[in-house]
Amino acid sequence: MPPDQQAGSERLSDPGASSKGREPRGTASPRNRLSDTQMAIIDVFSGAAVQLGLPKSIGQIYGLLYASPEPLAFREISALLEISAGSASQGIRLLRDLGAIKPAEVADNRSEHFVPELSLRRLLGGVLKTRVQGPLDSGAEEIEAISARLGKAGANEPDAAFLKGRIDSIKTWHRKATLMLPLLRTFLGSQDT
Amino acid sequence: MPPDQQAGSERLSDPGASSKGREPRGTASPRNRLSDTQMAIIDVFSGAAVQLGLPKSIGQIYGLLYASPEPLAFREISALLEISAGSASQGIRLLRDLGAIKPAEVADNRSEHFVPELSLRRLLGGVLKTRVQGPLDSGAEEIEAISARLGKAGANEPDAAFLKGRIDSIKTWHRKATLMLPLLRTFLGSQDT
DNA sequence: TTAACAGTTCATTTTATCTTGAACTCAACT
DNA sequence: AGTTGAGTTCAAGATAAAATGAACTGTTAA
Repeated sequence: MPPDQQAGSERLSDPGASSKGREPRGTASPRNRLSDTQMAIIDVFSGAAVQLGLPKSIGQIYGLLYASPEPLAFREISALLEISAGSASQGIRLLRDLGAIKPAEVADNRSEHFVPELSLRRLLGGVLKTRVQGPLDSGAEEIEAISARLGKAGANEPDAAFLKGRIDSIKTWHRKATLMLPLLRTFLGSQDT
Repeated sequence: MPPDQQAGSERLSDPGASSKGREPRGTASPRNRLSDTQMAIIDVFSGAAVQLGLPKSIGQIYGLLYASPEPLAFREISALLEISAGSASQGIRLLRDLGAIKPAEVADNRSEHFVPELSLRRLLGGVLKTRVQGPLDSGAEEIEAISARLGKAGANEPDAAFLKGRIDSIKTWHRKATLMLPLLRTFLGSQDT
């Protein structure tokens, strides 16, 4: 085992250090260094993303925008978080697709700037749709297929009756879960914020 | 292609094959081969587990028990799924901790047998607690810490006011999410099945 | 006491997933 | 046309997560 290897906990920070770095070239970005509070917030979102099964960088990007007083551009995101352009590009796209961030109007028309979606409903809505609704539906199809197959080829299935019962039970679950999602959205949407 | 993708397609099956193996030594196991329907059901749960961010083997084990007319023992689980004893052991423990499976009484008192938890509420309850409630609470602590730090050291934080607002917003989210969980459980619990 | 079994633990290996880096496209300037 | 900057794509490298395998801890029964 290589003695040199900083596993896991690689939080974003780097509070001290850096007497070397690339100094501001006066690129007119909002700021070129994150404050402690900002970094802490980013870490929170980063952790949340991982919990949701999303890549860490997704959380970082959202967190950065969330902790930023003004819209940020692709370039700034990549620079502030110190992630590659590739990651930034993919992350931003995913977040847009999820509806978690959106483009904002700014003076600089050369590059697109982004702001975070602040409504909890819309924020979670996207995640719920892709990570819950989708799988739920595709799962339902599989179940339906099994059910059908079990229905006709009843011959060579030893415990056909038992299995039919179980399949039905799954269908009930699915029904419940499906009903639950809209309910959830409603609840999340109450007094938006 | 969008966020979602087809988990490692390595489905469980293996319909033909295996002409080698250790033949039954008359160990009195319920059966030593899975039917197509059973394998299909196992695959469904396996996929669901992955979606929930749990190891695939977890889903397989639960699925197997779900598709089995009688309680199964450690040994049988490992054999039927063709997973190592280590995986089986860890998987079973995790499922027990989640409250998704439970020991059952059987004649054979040498080994413990298991049956699945069939109540959707109890089933999802465990998952929600560890995968949602837990992270939610620990996240709340982090936020609280940030909030406190921001409160006093207000001096060197450029956008203190703005960040305070954002932090408050997160707190609101957290409150909502916390309220939502019991609601969810209630809903899932209606007319148990 | 020993043999045989039931189950656990954990270092390794394997597999799946993220991130990077470098090549590329597309516009807008010059 | 030529250059510069914005952003995308994707193979390859780096990481993280899960499965394996083998050694280990009981426990029961001969």
